Amino acid sequence: MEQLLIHISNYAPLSSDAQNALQDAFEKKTISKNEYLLNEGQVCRQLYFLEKGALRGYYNLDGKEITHWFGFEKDFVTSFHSFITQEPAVENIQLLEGCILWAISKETLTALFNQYHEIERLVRIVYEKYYIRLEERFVNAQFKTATERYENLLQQTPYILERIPLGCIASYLGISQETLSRIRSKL
Amino acid sequence: MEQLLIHISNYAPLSSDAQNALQDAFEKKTISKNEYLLNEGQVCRQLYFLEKGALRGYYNLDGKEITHWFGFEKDFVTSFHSFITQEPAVENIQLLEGCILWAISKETLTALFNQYHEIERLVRIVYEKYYIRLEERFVNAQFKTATERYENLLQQTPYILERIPLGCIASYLGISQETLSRIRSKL
DNA sequence: ATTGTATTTTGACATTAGTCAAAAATTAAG
DNA sequence: CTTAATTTTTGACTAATGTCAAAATACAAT
Repeated sequence: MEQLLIHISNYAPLSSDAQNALQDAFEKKTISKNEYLLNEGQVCRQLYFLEKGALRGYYNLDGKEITHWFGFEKDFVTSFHSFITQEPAVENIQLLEGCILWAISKETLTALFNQYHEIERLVRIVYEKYYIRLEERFVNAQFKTATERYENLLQQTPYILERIPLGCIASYLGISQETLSRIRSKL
Repeated sequence: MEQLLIHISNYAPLSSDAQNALQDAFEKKTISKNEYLLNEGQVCRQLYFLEKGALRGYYNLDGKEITHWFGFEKDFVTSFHSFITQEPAVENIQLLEGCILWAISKETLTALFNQYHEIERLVRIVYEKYYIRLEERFVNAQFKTATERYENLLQQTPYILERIPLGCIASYLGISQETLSRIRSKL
């Protein structure tokens, strides 16, 4: 929990009142590898802070699993589309390692927004940051070659290569596993 | 301005106090075709609501202009990365048609956040919506073929084809103009 | 109408990345 | 250790898309 509060303070300062409210609102969950936080078709009712571990979001397309994002230490994770709209998710969230997570429900979060302007501000700022991140991934996906995307990964998030099976990384980069393997052998 | 207030009310209801504050904060701008709202290297200090017209965001890569987004009626537009971080923009924002815009500066917006929780809430909700939109574009970019992306465009935003030159649309879809031309001739 | 300009399409070819199948390497389990 | 299961790499071939140059078309201005 300390991890979470420290991390949050990088986004925006919070009064100790608001900190206490958050502390009461988040619930600790320890979940083991390969378990699911969410299955497609379910409504995602929780937002998670990932204290320790790794997980992925993926969806099924023609029998293949398309991994489109990973979560690691200090990430807020959820199926954003489903969490925001409260419609059924098209994606699955699966743990790739055993994880320590802190969960908060949408209702609880909404209640906190009403009570604490500063918590809603915090989330507004988190969205800003996450928007920028996604924008960067989008530009990479659309306008860079497979090799450039891999080199980016190497530079910016090399730990992904050490913790995640290649198959997942390939689809994360939007290429086939074979192509990824060939790119690696050439660098 | 009425347009803006009506549009905003689709996101979240606002007190008339907050509405008046917004009304005072936004400044009307009428700008003609081919003019720029922002040039790369500048810090983007304004957020705009686009009441009428069309524009694009693009950046330069190896001498080519890469259009990565369009703005149309009722869009909030800015260089999000630059506006949020107040670092120099890597992109340009250019009008593709004469536009009627409403502008608000980052400072004014921040001041409104402090005064009106409900305005910060509104913006939080706008970010949620824009995040989901971008996520969808990202998945399209990374995991769909050129033809699928074009068909998507046809279905979801056919007006783009009528208002924007093909060259811009091609890079928006992440393909060459020739490929786009060939896709069109086959459908 | 006529010319000049910009946009769009077409053709020929090169490059990138995908697919399927098999081999090699790595990891896990007994 | 040894075997089995899983993951990664390699090879041969195919499909998709890009590039460059030229032709066709549309658009604007006189």
